[in-house]
Amino acid sequence: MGVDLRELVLPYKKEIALEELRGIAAVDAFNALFQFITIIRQPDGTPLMDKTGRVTSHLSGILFRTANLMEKGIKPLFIFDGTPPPFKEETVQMRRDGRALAETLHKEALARGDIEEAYKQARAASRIDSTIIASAKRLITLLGLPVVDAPSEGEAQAAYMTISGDVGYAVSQDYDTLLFGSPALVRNLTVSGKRKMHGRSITVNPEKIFLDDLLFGQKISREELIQIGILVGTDFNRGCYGIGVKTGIKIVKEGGYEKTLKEKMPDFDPVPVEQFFLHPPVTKDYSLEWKTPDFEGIRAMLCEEYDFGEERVNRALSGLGLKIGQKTLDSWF
DNA sequence: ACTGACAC
DNA sequence: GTGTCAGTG
Repeated sequence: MGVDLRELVLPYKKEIALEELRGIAAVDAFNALFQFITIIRQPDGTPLMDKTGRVTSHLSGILFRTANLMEKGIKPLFIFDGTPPPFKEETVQMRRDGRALAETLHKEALARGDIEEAYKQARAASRIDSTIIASAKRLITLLGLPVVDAPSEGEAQAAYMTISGDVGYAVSQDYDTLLFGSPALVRNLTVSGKRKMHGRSITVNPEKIFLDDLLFGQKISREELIQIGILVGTDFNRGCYGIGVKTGIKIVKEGGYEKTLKEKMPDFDPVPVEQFFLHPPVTKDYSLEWKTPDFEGIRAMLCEEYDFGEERVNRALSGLGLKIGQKTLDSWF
């Protein structure tokens, strides 16, 4: 998913405590929902569900994680994707095919009792459908947080809002916001501190990346960063076979970008993708207003409709000074 | 994602 | 305090 700039960014990422991330965080909603849906699962891969079989993992993630962030003085807003550009179609189709295959493999693994494989395939089959988006937006709104509908890519909108200064930083696991020009990106904000990897548990801390650190450090322009991304491959174009960031930056610095593309991918016109990263569709039509959470609304939605335990919901919100029977709070920041 | 219980 | 496990919906 997204452009793999990990190695290029490695020397410039800074581990940072939640407490130091005070301010407005523009969260790529699709990315966050995808994380919740893939992580919050039972050992055999079954996501959390209500009595009628509707997936609730994302609601659990939004509730507990954002409550946590808000207590630390972080004001999140969620940006949802709009219409993808036509040249993303290949990526969209590949993901569809990947999920379909994983679904088959998940059923087969379950049938022969291979729990570990079932878990892996269930995760790979995760899908963010319209019911998940709708229920997520509803809960976010009840929590009093802004929902922003991007005209196209959410990551582009997050970058735009960070550039404009309306938000402090973009939040995503992917590096695409950097290609879209976001001055600051925070990763690992919507995952917990601890993660199980191959049986071992590792600590995952939030990390902040400043675009200028990367550009000055690697002595490249943003245009060149985009060129590296295009050589390596993005959601909007297949990369050149055998080229990763190390080779990519070498080619770009030596001025071999266009020549390499002509040689390796003669049928690909990079200009629309370059222009998309430089001038993506974004909107100024958003209002950033944090309201008092509607506790009764949250309780009614989660406990009555989605079978959440009242105590858990209450506990998650108690840090925000909200309790059952207490409907309003004058100011909570 | 989080929680509670228990081990060390 | 930190680690692990089972459970949540």
